[in-house]
Amino acid sequence: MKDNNDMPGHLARRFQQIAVAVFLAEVGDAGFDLTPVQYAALATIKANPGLDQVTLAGLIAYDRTTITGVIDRLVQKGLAERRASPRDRRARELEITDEGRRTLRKITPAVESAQRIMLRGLSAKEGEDLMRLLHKAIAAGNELSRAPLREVQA
Amino acid sequence: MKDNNDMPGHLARRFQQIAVAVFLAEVGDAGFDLTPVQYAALATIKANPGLDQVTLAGLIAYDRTTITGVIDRLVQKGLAERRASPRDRRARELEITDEGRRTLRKITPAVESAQRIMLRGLSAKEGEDLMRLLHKAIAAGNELSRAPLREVQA
DNA sequence: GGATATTGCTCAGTATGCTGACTATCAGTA
DNA sequence: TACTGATAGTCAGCATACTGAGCAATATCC
Repeated sequence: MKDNNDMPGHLARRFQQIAVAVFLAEVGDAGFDLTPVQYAALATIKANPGLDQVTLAGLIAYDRTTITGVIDRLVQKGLAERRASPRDRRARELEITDEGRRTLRKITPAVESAQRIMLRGLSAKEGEDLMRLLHKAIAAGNELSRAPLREVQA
Repeated sequence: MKDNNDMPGHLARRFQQIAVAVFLAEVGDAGFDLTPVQYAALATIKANPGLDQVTLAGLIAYDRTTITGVIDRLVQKGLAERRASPRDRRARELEITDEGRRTLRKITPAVESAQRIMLRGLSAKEGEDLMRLLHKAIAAGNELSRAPLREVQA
């Protein structure tokens, strides 16, 4: 029987597990309390001011039921705001706060450090290869999860 | 600012997300209700009869607090048994049941199919490269998560 | 215009994963 | 043997992720 450790699914889980641990450790050492998921959401809100929750979910491939709680926590920490959209009363527009902007700016070195650490076993070229292969596999499997990546349409 | 989609941590999350979705879809289509985590635990119990929970957790890099619930569910489904160890009254010995063995056997094609599907965007060589690079990165980061991989000592 | 379908969001429930704390037990040592 | 430390397991609490259901609002079609 094939070993678990030779299955891509198991390796995916392990790598993600390490990536999250490294992120939390680096960001925690820098004095911040932000998860990888919250960071990605906050950075995407900053880059796309006023976007609604479904669009945000699509941009970072989160499930729409997951994003609700993530935003709850960003709002509770004072990093983002959620307000009713004037154009569509079902939707909520998201904005980053000044506090959120400050946090993003100060947290960036720790985030970048975390990305380096999770690839520390690989040479620069190997790191690039890994990223490229992951990209390719993810692109081919994008529609297979409930929360696929969705580009913003023009 | 660097895009989320260029960060290894984000790619790790995406790949894992797709891997789980593919696994559940394939296994579900085959008529079984087993998660990737439960599958790995069950296969490892089968390969190491009588092992205790901490050893099991080490072999598949699960946290010891996570394994409790996973085993609960395997036991509840009748696929595994948990009994007190005669040698160490703190420990629980784990055994696969006949039903568990049958399930593992019948589920194998779906599991293997899932592994193929999650790499479907890659050539055979690219798939091997991805596995090798993940292995290498994981080995270097093994100690960075709370639940590192632990080999069984002789 | 009105029925129908779709969309944005939320909620309840389940399954990982983690932190931190706790109990029971075992191992080593003074 | 009593003390100390380590270990096996569980539990409470929190944060992703998902399924499926539901509500309110918008879009579409006849």
